[in-house]
Amino acid sequence: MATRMSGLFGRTLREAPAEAETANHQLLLRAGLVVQLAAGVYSYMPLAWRSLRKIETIIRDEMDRAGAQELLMPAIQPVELWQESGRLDAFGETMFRFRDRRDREQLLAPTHEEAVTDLFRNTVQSYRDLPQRVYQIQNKFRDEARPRGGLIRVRQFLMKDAYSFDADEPAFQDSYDAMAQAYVNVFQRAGVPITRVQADSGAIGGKSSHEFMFLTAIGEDTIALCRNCDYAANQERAEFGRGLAPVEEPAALEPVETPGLTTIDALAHFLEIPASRTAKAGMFLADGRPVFAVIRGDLDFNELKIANTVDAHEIRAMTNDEISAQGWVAGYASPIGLDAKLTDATVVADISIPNAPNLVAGGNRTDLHLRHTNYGRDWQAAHVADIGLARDGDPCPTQPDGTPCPGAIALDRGIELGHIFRLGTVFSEPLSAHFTDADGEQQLPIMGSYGIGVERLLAAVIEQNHDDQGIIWPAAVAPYDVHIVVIGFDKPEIAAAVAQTEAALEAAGLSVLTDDRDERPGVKFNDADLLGMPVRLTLSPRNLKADVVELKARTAAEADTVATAGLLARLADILHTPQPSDAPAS
RNA sequence: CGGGGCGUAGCGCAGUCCGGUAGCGCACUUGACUGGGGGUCAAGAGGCCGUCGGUUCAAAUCCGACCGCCCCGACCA
Repeated sequence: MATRMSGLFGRTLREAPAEAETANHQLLLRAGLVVQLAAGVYSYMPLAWRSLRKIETIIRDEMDRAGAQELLMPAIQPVELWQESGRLDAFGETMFRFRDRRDREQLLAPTHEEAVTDLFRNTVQSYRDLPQRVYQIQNKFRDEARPRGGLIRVRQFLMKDAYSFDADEPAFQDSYDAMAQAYVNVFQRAGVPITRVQADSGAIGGKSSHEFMFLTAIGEDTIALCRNCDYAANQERAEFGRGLAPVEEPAALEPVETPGLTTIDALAHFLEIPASRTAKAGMFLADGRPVFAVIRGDLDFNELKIANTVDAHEIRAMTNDEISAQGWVAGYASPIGLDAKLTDATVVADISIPNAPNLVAGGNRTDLHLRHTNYGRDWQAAHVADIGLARDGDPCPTQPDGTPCPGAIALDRGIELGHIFRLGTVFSEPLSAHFTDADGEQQLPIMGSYGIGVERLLAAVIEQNHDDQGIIWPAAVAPYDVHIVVIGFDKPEIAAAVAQTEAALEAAGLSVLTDDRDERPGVKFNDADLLGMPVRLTLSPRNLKADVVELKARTAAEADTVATAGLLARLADILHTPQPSDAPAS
């Protein structure tokens, strides 16, 4: 049955509520697609739900093609399960927790690695049962510190999460590649351009990951992209070239008085040297432990990289008091002599440091620096690692295939729509999920985890596909295929023609939204533009008399008339949606 | 959690500085006119001014506490 707008639950707004800033958020509210209940908690009205179900259908189709089976796991889970994996602390406050009537601690699952691994250990015993790929589309719960951006960061949301279990690395790679291809297909079919980037794997653990980013100025993630090659990474983990170090013989250490010069800029200016000839010190607390980090003066620290280097969850810069408590001097801290000061700090040097000779570093005394410090001769770090923050213009690290690239990094903003992880055995091991291999030995399955934010994808569809008038739904995810604007619905012959047209369209498999309201034509046309179905048909006495219907694709500038007889063919032409890709299923 | 902003009718806002019992536009209801890009006229309905407490003869307005929402940051599988 066609939906009649006179009875549609939900309505359009002429003005967007003040809390909406981005185009997609404003349109979601103005079109009456979503209604907010609390911070980061939304209802999806009938139009939005139809679109979300279409997105889900695409996802299911591609998941099935990638060899995954749909199931549904519990949202309520006992805390014990998460103690078993050791992830309770990693999620911390983000987890919604409660006690049941028997005083058992429960939680609302933010993700399902634990649950699926538990399922696996209860279900699979033999390598003959591998590989396994499963997925679900399910509400996730995360008590985000700051929900924001409409549907972009919410506290209850639909997620498609998939998990793979494989007997060995090559088999895992097949699963990973199948999922990656499925993701490319999903986003392409939904009408959202995506960029696949290397990502940090965060609290979920695991060895490596890729994010599927929708590049947009309103994105909350920063992406480093090479202007020349295909290199793309989240700034959190983006690598970059440090350039060629000058070739110099190490010179003798030389104190230099530097009164009041506590910044690299001031120091470099005073000494008339480039910032790259200085060493920048950074003092951090990583899971409460002191870390002394050193990087070339012209570069910035990437705190996440530092945390990963010292295997910490949380990291922050020390306060001046904390620095003093370590016996260091803020602004003049030096990596030299840290051992002698009996510090328990972990010293980490950026990869820019060992090759850079004769750097000016702090003297660990107010108003004193040291010239000609040399790594190896004057000091050593526990870790030499990439702890630099990729910035606009930095040299591209290398092309994905390993060949050198002369390009430079550009920074862009993006929204993470999907994330795929290599988990390895980080869940199968603590949860004791085993299978028996062909030799009768117990083995741990190699796992993968694959997520898509369903409403986030909806928001991205709208952000990507709209104009000043409203949404421009891609046919594949539009709530309805056709929006019929009726002029003169009170006239019996018009009402009859409408019913006839609706029936004909639906017989052809099209979904129809009919604006039968007693509104002025202008109101209806504006609402049709706002709601943004791919095709608008106008039925009016004028057109009926001429035995035509007026047809306007949402993307077209002007409407034109079509003989009634040729209508279905024309619609099929416009609504032809991208078919499931021809890529192999795995 | 730090910084900032905002809570007055379904939506957008004024009124708050300077206390006197609430208003505008859109939307909604009824009627008439109108009828192809958000119409006109007329008559209506709708508000515990976020909550609680205080000051005062009197509080949307002043004071205090709390709650909620938005933005920036921290955080973010």
